[in-house]
Amino acid sequence: MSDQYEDQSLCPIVHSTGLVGDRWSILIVRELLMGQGRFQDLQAQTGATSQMLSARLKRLEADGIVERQTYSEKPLRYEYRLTAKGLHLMPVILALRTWGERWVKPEGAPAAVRMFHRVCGSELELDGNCPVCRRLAPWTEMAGRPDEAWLTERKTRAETFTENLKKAACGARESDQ
Amino acid sequence: MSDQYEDQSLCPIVHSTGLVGDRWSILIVRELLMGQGRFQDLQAQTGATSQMLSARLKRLEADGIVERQTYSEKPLRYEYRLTAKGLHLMPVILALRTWGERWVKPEGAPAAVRMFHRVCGSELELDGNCPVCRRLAPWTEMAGRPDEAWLTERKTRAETFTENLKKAACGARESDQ
DNA sequence: AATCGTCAATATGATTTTCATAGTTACATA
DNA sequence: TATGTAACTATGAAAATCATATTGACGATT
Repeated sequence: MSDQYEDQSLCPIVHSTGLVGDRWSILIVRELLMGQGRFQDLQAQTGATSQMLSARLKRLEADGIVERQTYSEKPLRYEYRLTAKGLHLMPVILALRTWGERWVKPEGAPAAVRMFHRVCGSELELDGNCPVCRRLAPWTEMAGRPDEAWLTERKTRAETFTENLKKAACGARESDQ
Repeated sequence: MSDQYEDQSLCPIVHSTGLVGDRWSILIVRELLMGQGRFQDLQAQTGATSQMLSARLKRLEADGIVERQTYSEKPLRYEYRLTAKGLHLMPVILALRTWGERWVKPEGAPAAVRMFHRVCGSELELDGNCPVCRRLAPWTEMAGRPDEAWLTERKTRAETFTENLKKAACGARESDQ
């Protein structure tokens, strides 16, 4: 599919998938929505290689979906954040969540995140329906609370990742000699 | 990312993107939701090569998202349809539509599809809100009406595709001699 | 009874993308 | 001085995708 074709099509799906139509971009957006914006966190939680992550972040930045911000001047360190355009991908992530929980995840597994209706405090159904307000809650009124099991999974993944980094560094030093 | 990792993660996004986390799969689902189920239509409207399309359809079928049905015994011909699991990807497509229309498509371009609220007949806002019922319409209550301009685009694409097929066939015959 | 057209694919070899693994830079800390 | 940390970049191998051509079963046309 040529760029021309993509730019000129009236189909919004063509345009959307042109920017976020791949696994890594979506997982990066998920992670940024979770509040994790540092390179290593993104790498650990998405499972992308550093060069894949670097390439995707550059593209997402060029497309105005994320922005890079300095969080430390010395040493110079950056983190990534969603722009307004990126934040508005939340409904896409939520739709993938709903489908994944219902149609893909093994039965009986707990939901990774429980969603609540901020205006009334009650827990939302998987499709976003509020049983108290008796209507679909807009995503701007939702608040998520991650399940303990999922937090544990994430913590484990982060630890495993840094351990592997250390091992690799050790190996490098040994072979230096 | 290993299969093990994917199967065992609690994150529904990981599971979803494992099945439909690529451009072609999403465009195929879009096309099937439009009611186009034949191989050549899918190829023409998505722009995928025939072998890419073939590979993706096989995977989508293996994952229970589409099913292949015979629509002609002789000559033997097949078409593809969404299963219930596949139909429930509609909210994902709708979310990509909303985002694409608002954040990606050039300003002023008409929406490819206008959405209506089946229970009251009024046109929905881009985010799915019904101005008459004053609530978000669930996707099961929505009906889409493609814009003329988009239908034209699609028709043109289909014609161009079959023309190219004919040209290729001519070339083959000439070189046969 | 040849030839042509249709549809759902396959085959092939080149090109591009992604991967695993390792290394770099610039600073902080022990 | 050695060690650690964060955000990358480099390289060559492996895998995915591409453009292009071709197949096989049948029906319709000349």
